[in-house]
Amino acid sequence: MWVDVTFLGSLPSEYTYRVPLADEEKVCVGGLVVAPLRKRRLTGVVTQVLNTLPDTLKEKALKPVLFVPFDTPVFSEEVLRFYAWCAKYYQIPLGGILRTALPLPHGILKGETVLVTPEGEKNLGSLTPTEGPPTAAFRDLLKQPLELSRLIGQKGGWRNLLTWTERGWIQWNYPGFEKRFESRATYYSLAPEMTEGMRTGPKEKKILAFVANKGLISAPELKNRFPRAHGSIKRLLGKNALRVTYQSEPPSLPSCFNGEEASPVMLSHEQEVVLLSIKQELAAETPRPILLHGVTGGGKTELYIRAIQGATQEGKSSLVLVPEIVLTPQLISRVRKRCRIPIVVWHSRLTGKERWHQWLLLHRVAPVVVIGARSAIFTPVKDLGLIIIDEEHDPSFKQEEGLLYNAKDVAVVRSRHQSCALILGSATPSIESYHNVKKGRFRYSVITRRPTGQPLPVAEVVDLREEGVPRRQATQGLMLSRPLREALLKTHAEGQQALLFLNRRGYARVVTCVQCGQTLSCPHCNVSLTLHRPTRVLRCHYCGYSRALPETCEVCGGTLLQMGGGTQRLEEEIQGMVPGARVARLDRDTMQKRSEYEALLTRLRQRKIDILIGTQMIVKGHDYPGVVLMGVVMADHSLKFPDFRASERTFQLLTQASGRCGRGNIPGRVIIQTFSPGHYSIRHATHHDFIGFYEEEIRYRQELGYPPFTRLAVLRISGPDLEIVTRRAGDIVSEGRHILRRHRIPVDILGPAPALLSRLKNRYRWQILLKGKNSGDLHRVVEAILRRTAAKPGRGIRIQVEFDPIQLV
DNA sequence: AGCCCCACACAG
DNA sequence: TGTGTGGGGCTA
Repeated sequence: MWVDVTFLGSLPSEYTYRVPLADEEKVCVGGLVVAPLRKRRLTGVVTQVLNTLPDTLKEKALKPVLFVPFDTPVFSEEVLRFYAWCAKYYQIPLGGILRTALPLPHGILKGETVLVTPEGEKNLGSLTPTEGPPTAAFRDLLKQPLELSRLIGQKGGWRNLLTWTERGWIQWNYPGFEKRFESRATYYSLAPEMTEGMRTGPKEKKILAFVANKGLISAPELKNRFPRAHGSIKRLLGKNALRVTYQSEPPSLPSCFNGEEASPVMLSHEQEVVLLSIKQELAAETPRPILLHGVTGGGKTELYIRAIQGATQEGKSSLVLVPEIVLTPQLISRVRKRCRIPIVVWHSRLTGKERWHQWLLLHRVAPVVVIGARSAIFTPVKDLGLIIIDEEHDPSFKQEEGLLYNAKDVAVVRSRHQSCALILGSATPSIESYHNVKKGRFRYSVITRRPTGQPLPVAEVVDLREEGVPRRQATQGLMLSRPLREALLKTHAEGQQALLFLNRRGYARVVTCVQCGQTLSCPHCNVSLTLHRPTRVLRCHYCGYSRALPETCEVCGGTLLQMGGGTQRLEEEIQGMVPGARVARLDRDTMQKRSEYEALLTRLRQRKIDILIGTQMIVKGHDYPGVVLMGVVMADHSLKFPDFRASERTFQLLTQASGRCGRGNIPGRVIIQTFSPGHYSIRHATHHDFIGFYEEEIRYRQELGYPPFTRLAVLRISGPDLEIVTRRAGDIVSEGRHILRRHRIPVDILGPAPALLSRLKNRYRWQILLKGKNSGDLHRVVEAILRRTAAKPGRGIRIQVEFDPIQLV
């Protein structure tokens, strides 16, 4: 018997191993194995069990499986098929997905031992020198678990060990697995050997009396009663007065329903209608994805909860994705109040131990609701009834490094694979999703009014070309126009809270010399350095390089001008302008930890903050009931981004921003500062007019041949030598064009061109854009190109492919 | 001639 | 991702 194994990690392919007779009963598709690769031992997942060996493989070339931790699968075949689909589509290693889905604790293979079986005792003992172990070290194997590395290092040692494994003479042991999967608790009791006459100290006597009284006591409990008795307990164990027993525990459910079922909210008529369609899809054999287009404050979360309850009633699990990790706690607490179902939390900021705990819960308990960020889309949930993508338009569902996938698109695929309902919720749906509605692929549900009846604020647009902040002044001094300044002062005077949104962190984005025009830039990347205050440190936001701000220009000695104000500068300006106001800042620089974010929101709710400045983090998801003024300091930042999605992004940010205020009793006021007040994304955003925006945007997309009318893929070629990179990129393009001609594939190849970030971390970057009518064509071309060219990349060259890119950087 | 280091191929 | 290999360059 043989197995195909995919190792957890980024190895590119599957490997075939022979299964020793003794393990044949245990191996199964989706199960774990430990197998050798070169001289390493790695954990992998069985993707196939083979009863005949394919001709391409020679029996002699195969190594044996070393260890099979469990005889049950950790991944169902259904889930494995879904992973395999994703790996193929995105051209990413399956092992990478498996590792995200099964976060085995670091060092699971530690404590490895090799034992000699009785069979081995016989045979290894009687070996003649020619066929047997060549050195004395091998004979030690007969007696004890031994230092493997030494043995493996010896000539022929590794080969022998593998042979003996197959013959069943030795046995590999990895105690890590059992310990980790069996969550065991330590208990103490009196040992039968304990006698009255045993000599014990006073403290030890007390402990013994306590244990005797309890009969059986758990380790934490005993520790709780005798906090500093670690030494005494150890001594009692040594004297055989106490005995340790282990009992397997049911998994603890730390994030369960907490009992205080909040009174269910009355649904508005619109919500009732939406709920009905959700229920229809939950019951459907092959459900259709629902695009839930609901205004900010329209009560989407309430519908999510009803949907989760619906799935739970059917005994099915749910999977909820939010765009930011910081948004998980508030959703968890709402679900916890309303749903009698264990909650599994899943995102990249969990510690190894936490993630492992969540995985165990997932593995043992059903149904559950998984709440997490984008990587949660790969959690191996069985019996999945429902997936919810909250704020589906949000670009952070797209992973931009490592495994390049889009969790939203993956969700659509997963819902098809597992025939479950899918809700994509947003106040500002993505162009692609709404287009899918128009094409009949998605079902459309809409909430146009807030259940509270609170009207959406109409945004006021301040034209910065007229309103007193000339560009030069904006770079040197004021970032706020007169109307926004006045509104801010008025709000503060009335004791109300205000929010200011500025999508740029740091103090100044660019530092330029007035005299020679030199910009201070990163020595490793082709980007300008951002100035941070009060440390006066210049930092590269891409590679982390930092240096001190020089007094004058290092080239000509001229004066340095700090341009492109960020959140830090804005904070400074406001402190000078609204004396006495309590100002706080929310961006990646101030929010290093989860707890800091929570603390800040609490302070805001308690009205200990008057003015909150933030990057796009403040635009996402959260309700700020006390906020009556939202100022968008610079709407043009996202608009000027050289990307075909710039308008869409701007519309989303502005609409989301203006939805953030006026949820309390006082109607909100929204002020948007911009140099391009006539732009359609700004015009439509002021009225929350998604459909209007869509109609205009979709025309541009069609004219220019962008998604959703085409599919895109990017090939990125990078390397330390500009000339080689350039030449290679050129070669790939001609190779690609050749393939297109020969196979008559209707795909356009654009480029090569230097990437937007033409140098990053000392690597030059060029890119090639491929546009096709459908993803099948794109895949054919990309696979053909990679097959031919990736085989001979050249000095230090890396070729990366990204499907459905969001940002072309 | 010998040795070391780096880059690259590839593992079953 | 780590390990073995092979070639190039440098030293003895």
